[in-house]
Amino acid sequence: MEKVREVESLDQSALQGVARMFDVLAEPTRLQILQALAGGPKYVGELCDTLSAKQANVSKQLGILHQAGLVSRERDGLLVRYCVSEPMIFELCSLVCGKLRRDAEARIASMPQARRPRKR
Amino acid sequence: MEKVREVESLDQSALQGVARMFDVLAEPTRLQILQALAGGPKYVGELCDTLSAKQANVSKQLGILHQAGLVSRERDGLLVRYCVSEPMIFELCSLVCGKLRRDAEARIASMPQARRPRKR
DNA sequence: TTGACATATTGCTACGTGGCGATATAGTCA
DNA sequence: TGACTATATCGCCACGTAGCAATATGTCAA
Repeated sequence: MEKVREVESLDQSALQGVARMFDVLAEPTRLQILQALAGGPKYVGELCDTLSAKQANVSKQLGILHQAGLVSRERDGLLVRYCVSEPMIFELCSLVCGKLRRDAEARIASMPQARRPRKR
Repeated sequence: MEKVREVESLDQSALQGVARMFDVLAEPTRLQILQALAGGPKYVGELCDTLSAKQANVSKQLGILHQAGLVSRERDGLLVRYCVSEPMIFELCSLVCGKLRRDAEARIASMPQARRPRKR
């Protein structure tokens, strides 16, 4: 009930803010970056290596994550270290993963009578 | 720890699935629809009225939400009734709203010394 | 059947943005 | 100062999609 009320009461601009936040999380590259940062802070160059992505693009996506307040940056000489500043994102991903897992299991369970993979 | 591990272990295609789910939630119109459905099932026409949106667009967005497994549809004669089939989305929105609220409060708290709105 | 209605789909345009190469900026060292 | 390095930004192209008007589909009544 509580949450439902909250959702009901969101005005137009709040909705846009929420949509924007989801939009930031709706890019595989940005999710990859967050995933890489889940283990701890990393420099831009390390991220480029880990993701095998171009520096320009990694930097751009980091900028978007930073502007959204999801990561924080810290200069260290020539290098710039980024880290996740909003652990909430892991809860978000966890909820979504749970749903996708349930969907996948349901899809398997409704398969004809082909041999099904063992659970776990 | 638990969640971090989960995030770390997502492979490429799982990441795309997660990104797709966030993408579905990254549209103000679709969030409006979910918001309207939070109070209970509604017919397409009711949603058009509530959102003051064109029928074609509401129908399209409902199709996207349905394909993502977030809403379920049920025919009732000429009408089609939709309802939220994945309550998890309210948790997602709640988490995001919490973050946005904290950000907004932090922004206010760091304002020069202009008069600040009372808390609550 | 036919007509009337609610919803879904199609074809289209306009806009936002991910990724790229090239370049600018900032920091370090000599 | 100038050379060198790591990161950020710019201009661009290609692609996806929200919203629209028009049309198709499905359902009921007569």
